[in-house]
Amino acid sequence: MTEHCPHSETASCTLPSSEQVKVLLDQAVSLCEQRNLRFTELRKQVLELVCRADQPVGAYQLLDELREQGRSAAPPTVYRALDFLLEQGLVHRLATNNTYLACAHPQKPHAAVFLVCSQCGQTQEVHTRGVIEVVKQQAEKFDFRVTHASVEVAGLCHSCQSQKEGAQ
Amino acid sequence: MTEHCPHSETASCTLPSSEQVKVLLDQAVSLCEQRNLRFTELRKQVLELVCRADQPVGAYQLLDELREQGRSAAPPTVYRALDFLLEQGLVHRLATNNTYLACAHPQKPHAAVFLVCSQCGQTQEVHTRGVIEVVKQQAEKFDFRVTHASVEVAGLCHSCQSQKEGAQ
DNA sequence: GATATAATGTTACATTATAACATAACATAT
DNA sequence: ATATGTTATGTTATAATGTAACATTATATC
Ligand SMILES: [Zn+2]
Ligand SMILES: [Zn+2]
Ligand SMILES: [Zn+2]
Ligand SMILES: [Zn+2]
Repeated sequence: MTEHCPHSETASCTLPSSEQVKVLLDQAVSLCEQRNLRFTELRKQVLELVCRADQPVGAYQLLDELREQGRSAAPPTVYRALDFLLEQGLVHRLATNNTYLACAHPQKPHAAVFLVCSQCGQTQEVHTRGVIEVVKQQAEKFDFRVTHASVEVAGLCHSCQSQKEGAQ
Repeated sequence: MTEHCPHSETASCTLPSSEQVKVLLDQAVSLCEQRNLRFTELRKQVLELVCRADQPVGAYQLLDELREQGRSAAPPTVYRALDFLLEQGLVHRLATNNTYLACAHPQKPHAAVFLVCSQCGQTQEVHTRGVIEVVKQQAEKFDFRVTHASVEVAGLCHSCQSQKEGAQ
């Protein structure tokens, strides 16, 4: 899950804290109301599952969990819900490992950078205007009009670095 | 295919030019020699196919083309060759569309940014130290040790922008 | 040549995602 | 309240991407 964070340049956006699930769901409700869209039970269930996961989850894991909740579900069930949530900016998709995670601040559209620990899987969404601005600058040099930038950084999170050092 | 380019900050690295295939293959040969690795016929065939493509290609398209060349090939055939080429930095993989393209300057390991036109598929590899350095800076703020950054930018290339404007 | 190592062949399967069409729920207007 | 169009979901089948496991072949080294 993700914690609502102050929208500062250096804040991490994905400190897990299951307290905050309800906040995100409420945000989703009002956001869909504003946009005159249906936040259906299915969509709510899927968003809640994504929020409760402490790491990005795969579509088929979500499918299993929906079924465990007694819901009749097939792949299109979950992919359609995810498509909706992606379009509304409520979740992000990580292309490098085909997983989905809740957006930490869905109120405003934003460019995001993801720090994915290759050891433990923990993933942080960070909003750093800097990276995206540099990307846009560079793209402009090539007459390239950016619509979306996927920035996914693999490496070691702090705690996994310590473990490795300890093992040496 | 990709043209060998001056290693300047603003140079595009993937101006198609099938003249340059041989250059890249020769580079691959000497590079594998230096590293005491076998640049086998299969690996050469796959690299050549990737080089000759004017856009990033999928693994199964490469598989088809290998078969058209009379080679007995199954999925592992092409994935193993691609794995080798990826490890040696001779090709890159685009996570956002599961495709592979020849590296424009395999001599030196480097961080790359890819500009992927969502209209026509044309993809440029650009080496822009700036982006990667900003990514690293940001990651450091979160005690995150970067090992690899995947930066894939979707948008419109120059020629597709003109077409859209013309259509208005 | 014998032996170990690396590469490829081959079969089967896992994982991720979508197409196509039927049904159900919802909104709006008579 | 019913009819009607629209949106969402159910359901089946299949496409697209990627890997595991083991047999065989080629290559290097002794
Ligand atoms: Zn976000
Ligand atoms: Zn970690
Ligand atoms: Zn490259
Ligand atoms: Zn284009």
